[in-house]
Amino acid sequence: MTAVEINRSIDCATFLKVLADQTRLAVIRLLIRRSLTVGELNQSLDIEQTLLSHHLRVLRDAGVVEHQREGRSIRYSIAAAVKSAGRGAAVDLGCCQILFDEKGKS
Amino acid sequence: MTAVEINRSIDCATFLKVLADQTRLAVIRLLIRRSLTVGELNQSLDIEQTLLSHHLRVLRDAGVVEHQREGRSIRYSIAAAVKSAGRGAAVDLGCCQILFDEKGKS
DNA sequence: AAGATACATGAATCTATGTTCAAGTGTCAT
DNA sequence: ATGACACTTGAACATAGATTCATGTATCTT
Repeated sequence: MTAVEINRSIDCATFLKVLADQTRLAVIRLLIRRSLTVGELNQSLDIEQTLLSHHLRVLRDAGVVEHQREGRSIRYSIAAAVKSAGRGAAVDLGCCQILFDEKGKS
Repeated sequence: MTAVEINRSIDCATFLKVLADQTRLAVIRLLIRRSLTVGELNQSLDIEQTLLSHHLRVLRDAGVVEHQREGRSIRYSIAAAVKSAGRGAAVDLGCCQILFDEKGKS
């Protein structure tokens, strides 16, 4: 019911562009810890809801996150295909893996 | 004689933006294997030399690559600070590490 | 079924980034 | 010192991306 696979039609540079944004990086860092609804994300991020929504769309289109409706809310999580096998905070984009530092700064 | 340290003043998203470009990614992948002059890079990449130069500047400013003059040529290499401790093709940006797939595709 | 809640979408704007073109700088050979 | 070679720089332009605003859709409550 939600795109579950990495979008293989986009190249690595395009993939990195998806991550190369403060808001989207923050979203990913939050979701790596646990799945969250848009409202919860919104609280943590202090940006306009509509802007967050646009960013979530970018992440969705790339296949980096999954979403599922939960009552009125929509819950987002890191896409299974992207969850890194390795320990720690990481995502596997297919073209490359990105390991984030513990206790994400900036 | 050349910037040797990662530019710590830029955040992780900005750092990723530096990598999120086809040309710059290609440069990095080439340089991970061995240092190359601009001319050598240019041959491998099939883009206008002046454009390559602009991209190299972006990589330099971020501290991702180093350069040194060698006669008429200028030789570029992955910055020491960025060379990943881990085995394989990888760069360590400080905020995160990026492991590239073997035999880099796209 | 009407209103409130929780999000998504589309168009418009603004800003950042990639690309090109026209110089400019440093090095080597003569 | 002059010209060729190997690059860099700056300005102009074009495009892509982020942000805002106004509107639309799905779910729940009553």
